Amino acid sequence: MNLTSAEENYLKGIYSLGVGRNGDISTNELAALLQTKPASVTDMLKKLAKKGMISYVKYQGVSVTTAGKKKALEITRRRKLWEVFLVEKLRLQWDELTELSDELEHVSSPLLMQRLDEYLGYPKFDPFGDPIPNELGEMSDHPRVPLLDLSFEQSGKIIGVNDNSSSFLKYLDKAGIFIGVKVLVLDKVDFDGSMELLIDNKRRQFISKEVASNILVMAY
Amino acid sequence: MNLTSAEENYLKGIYSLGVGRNGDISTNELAALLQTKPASVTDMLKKLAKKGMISYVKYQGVSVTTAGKKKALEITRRRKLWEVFLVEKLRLQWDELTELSDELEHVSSPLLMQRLDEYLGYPKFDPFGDPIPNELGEMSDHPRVPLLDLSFEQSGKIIGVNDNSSSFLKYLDKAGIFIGVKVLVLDKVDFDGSMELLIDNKRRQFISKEVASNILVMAY
DNA sequence: TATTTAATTTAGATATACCTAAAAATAAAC
DNA sequence: GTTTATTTTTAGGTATATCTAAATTAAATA
Ligand SMILES: [Mn+2]
Ligand SMILES: [Mn+2]
Ligand SMILES: [Mn+2]
Ligand SMILES: [Mn+2]
Repeated sequence: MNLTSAEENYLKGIYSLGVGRNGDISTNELAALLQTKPASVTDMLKKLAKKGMISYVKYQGVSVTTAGKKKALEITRRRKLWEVFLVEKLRLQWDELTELSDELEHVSSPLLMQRLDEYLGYPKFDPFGDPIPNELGEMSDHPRVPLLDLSFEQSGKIIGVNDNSSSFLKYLDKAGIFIGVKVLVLDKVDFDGSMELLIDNKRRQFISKEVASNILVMAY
Repeated sequence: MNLTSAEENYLKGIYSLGVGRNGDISTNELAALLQTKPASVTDMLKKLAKKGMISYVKYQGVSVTTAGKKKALEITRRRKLWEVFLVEKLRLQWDELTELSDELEHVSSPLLMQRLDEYLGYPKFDPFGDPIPNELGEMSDHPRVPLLDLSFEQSGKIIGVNDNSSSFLKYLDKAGIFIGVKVLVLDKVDFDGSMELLIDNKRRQFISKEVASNILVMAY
């Protein structure tokens, strides 16, 4: 079953709101996520249900079907492969990705994606540290802890973020905090939870508790 | 002025039909090129005229304005840069490009295009040997002759094609005739205009007059 | 439980991008 | 220069994807 770009965006939203949750997704939740009106959501839910992508009972909320989950992972895979390309090859910054990958994720060509995957060296994680589904929708995962959880003199490698907001990503770019960078905890302030870091074995950087809780690291 | 993908496709069509021609483009011509109906073309011409992209007087045909030409070259630049990427980096074949570049040409981001251009090494020609407009719409050009015009024992480098049809491009792929390949004329048959070539200094290949007239080379 | 509030759906518009069929204008043929 | 044929436009319709306002259903509260 083939989907339009709009349908793909809704499906992706329904899937992502649903991961790690028991109940169904509400119309208002989706409207908020997709920056649209509840009435538009209702219209689209009917279409996606008719196409077998979601289970939808009116007034009762919505969840993806097996077919819908497969499709959502396919779209996610396309998006993330493009994101790796944009960062690794074209050197775009974190906060410049969203707008572009929102478009590129809909360019649907198995051959293109297979070649891009190969060209990128079969990456397992996107530039935000999230796993990239393979052709079958399977994902690797590795232990990620908030930077805040690192203790004094412990070090780790930055592998992702919890917050994809433009303001946060801009801050990180400016602070020189990127994927793959090594950090060592020079100081932890009990009073406010802030930290001082040694970045890349050379530069010192203070960060607040809030920032530290939104950066994910792989501890050494 | 921002254009939708559909508007961009029409504008590109109007521009490309117009290059190297005195008169205007007709509604039916455009409909044939874009595989759509004349009534749809008329609708779109009104929209593009209102946006200042074309000069359109009803029943009198259509041509691009200065703004329209600029825009058409911008779209063409995006398309061709993607085509270079698909061939040079992802190793796609000629006949696999059209469908993808038809979509990718509409992803409009100056930053993305600037970075892609840089990443590709500022290419001046697309995989078909046609010049790529720069940010200002200017194009290089180099002398291209049909392979048919090469004489006995003359050699040249393949730099493009005159025919972008899927059947022709598939034939070339199969025959191992690619951009950048060196050819030497081993024989020219007077009777039917066919040729025998030495490809890449190693392989012999017969081609018909029709094929030879649709391959463009830079003669040494 | 009855009433009020909030969430959701329906009804009915608008805009884009197509289409078919009919009308109008232009071009070609006689 | 009429008549005929072709081209082009208009009229009106469909499908997608939005919206606002009103109606309906479900949830919360008194
Ligand atoms: Mn999207
Ligand atoms: Mn296109
Ligand atoms: Mn409706
Ligand atoms: Mn109309």
